[in-house]
Amino acid sequence: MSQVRTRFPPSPTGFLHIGGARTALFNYLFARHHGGRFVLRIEDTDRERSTEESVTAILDSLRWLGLEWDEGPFFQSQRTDLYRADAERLLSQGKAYRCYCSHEELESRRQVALKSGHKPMYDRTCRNRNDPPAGRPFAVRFKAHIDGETIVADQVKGHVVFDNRELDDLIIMRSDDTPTYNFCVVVDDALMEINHIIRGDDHLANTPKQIQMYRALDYPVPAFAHIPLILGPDRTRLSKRHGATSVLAYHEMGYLPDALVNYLARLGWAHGDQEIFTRQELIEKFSLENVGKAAGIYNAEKAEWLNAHYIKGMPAGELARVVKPYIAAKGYDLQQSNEWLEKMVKTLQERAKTLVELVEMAHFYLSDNITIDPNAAAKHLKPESTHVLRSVRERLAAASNWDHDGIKACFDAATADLGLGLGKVAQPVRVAITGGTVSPGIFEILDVLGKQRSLTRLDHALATIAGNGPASPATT
RNA sequence: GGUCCCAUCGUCUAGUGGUUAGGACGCCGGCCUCUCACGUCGGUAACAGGGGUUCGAAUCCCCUUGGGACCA
Repeated sequence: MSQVRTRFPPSPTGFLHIGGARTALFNYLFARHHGGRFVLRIEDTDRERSTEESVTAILDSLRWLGLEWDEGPFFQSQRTDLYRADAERLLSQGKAYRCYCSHEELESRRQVALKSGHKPMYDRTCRNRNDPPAGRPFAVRFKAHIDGETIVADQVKGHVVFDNRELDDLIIMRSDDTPTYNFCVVVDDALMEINHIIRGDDHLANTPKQIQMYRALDYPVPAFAHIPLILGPDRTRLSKRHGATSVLAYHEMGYLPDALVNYLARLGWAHGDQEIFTRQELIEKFSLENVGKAAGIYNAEKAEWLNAHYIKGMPAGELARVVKPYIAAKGYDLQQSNEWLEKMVKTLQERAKTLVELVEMAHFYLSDNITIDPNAAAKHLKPESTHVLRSVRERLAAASNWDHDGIKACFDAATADLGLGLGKVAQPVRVAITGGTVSPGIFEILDVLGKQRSLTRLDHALATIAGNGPASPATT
């Protein structure tokens, strides 16, 4: 059997969205699984709507997701000669014909057909005409079969039968000599020797026409697999209306590519009960047989859960590295050492669902400009808290070992002394240190923050309680 | 409107004639606990409806309903 070749053909009229990414992923996985090639082709024939920025955004998205292509990107706009040549070939073999009907004529006939309750198909006026009007512009139409049926042997949907009477003689070259979409795909896929076409099922209805063109052009017909679309929560095709749908938006929101890939793979495909897949497992286990037939709805909570899962499982050093740009994006100074960042990230990684959230939670580490939440202060920084904070402060100031255990020892001594549970002592300290009631473990945060900054914040809180206000950030 | 596709918990899904219909997210509750998370244990919740076929249908067939896509 010849080598498997798949392709992903986005049109650069916008960013790569979730649905496109999943189509790309399935093509990529299928090719890799079979040791084949994955081809990237940019369908930029629509010069009006295609932009350079979109091309860049799409390539960036694909790279970010780790969906490396083996060939391309090829650009349709550079291949018009190929389409013309094949159109010419069909014409010369009598498999296509020149159509001289004008837009106006077509439109009025369509209206008539519609009114009389007929289908608005082309009436084939020019199909057999032997009096070609000289000097009139013409389009080239494909001569489709008039009767019989065309069967799409789809690897996901099964055998889908189309009555050829439903199929139109569609235009393959417009009167301005530009090729049409359905013709370009066929010529490109054939010439690029794509033998497995995996695409959204919005293309299923065009497939019989394409199959007829393959045959007319004497090209081998590839295998087709039409995967169901991804829908928004309102069950319509996913679009901008449904919030973040661009791949790059997920990047910005702090998603990990592995998480998104894992989520997308499981949307419409399953391997028993397994939910978590490494990339290698995906490649090993992916098969079209296990792709579902029903459209799926994008579930943001689950994607987020997976993201959290991958954040938790990531080596702290690597996490520190990938989170850096997000820290910078928030405007924090990034002068701390990688070791310190790693230590910091370690305390946050099982709490954050996204990298952006992680940075938000890291505020009290990254900045000394913390504001004490009034509610937290009212509850935990009361005059009665003073002796608690003092007791802890004294011991911390005297601590010789500033690490988790050394800090814990200080708290142990303080709680014993005060006759209080750790909870009663930790909360005031937490509020003093972080400004809020929620944070990683108290010993860890003090450890990461360091002795100097910790004591300063305790003094600051003490001063606030005493009524001296938070005006002067004391320097210890 | 025509053609085509689809239908298991709210969502993603397992299931391919015989299961107490399983897992995951979410949600609810217990445990863990210095807060919050994490983790862990348990709970909530589905075969769209109606006909067949069969000893037996979530599973096969038909119809209805609902959703989606394409063409205009």
